[in-house]
Amino acid sequence: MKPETLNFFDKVYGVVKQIPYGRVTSYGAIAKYLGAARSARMVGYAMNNAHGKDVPAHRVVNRKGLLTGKHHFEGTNLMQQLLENEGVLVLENQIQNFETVFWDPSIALQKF
DNA sequence: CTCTTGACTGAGG
DNA sequence: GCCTCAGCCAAGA
Repeated sequence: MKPETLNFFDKVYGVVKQIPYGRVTSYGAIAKYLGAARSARMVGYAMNNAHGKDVPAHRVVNRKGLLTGKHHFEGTNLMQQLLENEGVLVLENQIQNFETVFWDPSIALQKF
């Protein structure tokens, strides 16, 4: 597997797919892990194209733990439903105990 | 080619 | 902590 051959989007998907159950991460954390810390927006942009794929986009939020992308899911609270189903408490689009459920790919995948 | 948009982030007040 | 501004960069018109 040569990451260089993968598109930026594909790289994002690869990381997001590895987010453990009941955990979440931020766009910036993913971007930084991919060596594109300045391209956090591209991560979100990639998520926009992640529909129809095995990508748990609901586990990716912004640095504040806010569900900024919930409007891209079906309905108005699907993203929150999915997270709460995994044991992640969400209130007013804001993930509670964010620091506790936060999952940093640059740490968990440091050997990847 | 240029311009706009955006599921973002960090710095400054 | 909040709000605002600027930088970021890929994709589409």
